[in-house]
Amino acid sequence: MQESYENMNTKKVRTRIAPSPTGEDIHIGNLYTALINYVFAKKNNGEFIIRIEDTDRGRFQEGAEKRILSSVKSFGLTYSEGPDIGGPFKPYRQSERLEIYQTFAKKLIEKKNAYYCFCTKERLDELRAKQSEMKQTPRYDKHCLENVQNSEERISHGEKYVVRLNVPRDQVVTFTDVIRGGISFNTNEMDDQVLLKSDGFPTYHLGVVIDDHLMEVSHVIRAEEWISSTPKHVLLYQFFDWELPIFAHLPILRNPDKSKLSKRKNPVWASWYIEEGYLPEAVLNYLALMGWSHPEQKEIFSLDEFVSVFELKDIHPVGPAFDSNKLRWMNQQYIQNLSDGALFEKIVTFYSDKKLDSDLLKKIIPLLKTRMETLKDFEDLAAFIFEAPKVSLNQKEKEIASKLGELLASVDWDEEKILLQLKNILQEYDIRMPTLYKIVTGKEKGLPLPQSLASLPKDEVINRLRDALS
RNA sequence: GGCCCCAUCGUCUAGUGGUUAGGACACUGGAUUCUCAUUCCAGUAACCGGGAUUCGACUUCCCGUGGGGUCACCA
Repeated sequence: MQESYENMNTKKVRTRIAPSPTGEDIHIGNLYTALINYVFAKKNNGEFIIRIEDTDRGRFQEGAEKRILSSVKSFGLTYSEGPDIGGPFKPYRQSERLEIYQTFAKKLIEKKNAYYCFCTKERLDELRAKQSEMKQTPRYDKHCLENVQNSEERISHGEKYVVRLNVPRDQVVTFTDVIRGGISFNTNEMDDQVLLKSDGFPTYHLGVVIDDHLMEVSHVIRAEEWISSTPKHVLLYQFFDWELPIFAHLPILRNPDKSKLSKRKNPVWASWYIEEGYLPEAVLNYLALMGWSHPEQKEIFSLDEFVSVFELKDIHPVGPAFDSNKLRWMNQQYIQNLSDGALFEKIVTFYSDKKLDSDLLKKIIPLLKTRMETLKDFEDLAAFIFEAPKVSLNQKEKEIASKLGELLASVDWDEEKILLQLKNILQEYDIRMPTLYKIVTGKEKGLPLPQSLASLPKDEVINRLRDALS
């Protein structure tokens, strides 16, 4: 949309994701943001970095950072700077940068672009309640800006305070979003946002602006939910007299009911998809198709190909619904396109806690390939190969099993011969395949029977049929 | 509710003034077939409404309507 704007910038492209360690893992929506940031950086020979925004001690989750970083890595989105690997602008963890924010906050105060506020929670609540009652948007009333003269003194006496942004009145703040074009807000709509909390930690707004500037982030690519706070950030850039980064606000992934993707209505943790047997490449490919389409309308393409054809401005502003159906299809396509060896490896890794007979597994890989939507489908499909299934048979079925055992016992052990005997049984007892299937495997459908049986030792099959009779 | 963003099949989307509105998932039917799959073929299905501009609007503009986001010492 704003190509000239995009190209005007000749600085090195640097993108970032700035997750907060407040959940179990990285949210799938953030993984989407990460993907776009990664791809855009790669496309422009730039750097993709990770900064951890752990400024909320209340919601802080021990171990979350580690899981986030490991998830990003397991999806193949490699970053060149981050809290675990360092980099030229370290530290990459905001809790380790507190002095920086405090220093800059002080500068803001000196220039009267920010001010100390000593208001209690009670007064704030009261103010908000009053404003809501009068159908006004709750906003801080600049009470401390206008009435407090002795801030330094009060602070030196140990009084708790916050630092607030001094939003000027009657101004229009405008910025350009690569995906949406020009967006403007009237400052009268904006609140004197808290910049520095009473615990000395910055809020998101202060931290993100300072760090993006200091870390030379060229493109701020984040989710749409940030649009309404961007004018505050723009104001901060102006107050600091810093050059604005280029903004791009990505659509928010939605639940099927169109609300913001939430864990109540959809699995949201990236690692859940791995645990359920989705391939990272498939998930990324699916995510790539959210709000964007391949110029040749391709559905299946690699991360590298995505990088080569991606344009940020081609992203659509519409919030797409997450379609787990299509994701399953996508995953199935990826599994089917795997080489036998690769699928073997994936299954072995996925079931590393189980000991699978490698030779047996290798034999049935081709049978599995077209039948698996996720790696987890393996259990349902192949359980009977590795372990004798529990089958309970009625009289007629026992008769059939007995006959089948008899026929198979006298046959050369290959799938053609086995198939022949199976067909004999079908005809003789006038039953259909699912019935026979159930007698042998305990289920009515699954891997092709002749090939499956042929993959097992003959004795094993005969024994199983005999055991089923008892 | 204020402000901001958005609007093509159920879903993901192609489309940039003139198209039989295309593809993918899902769904339905058929072919192949030793169950189930895979594969192949076919089908159902969409431009939110109203104005304006224009010879002509899915496409441009405005107004509605609808959806989403945001209004914290959370990010």
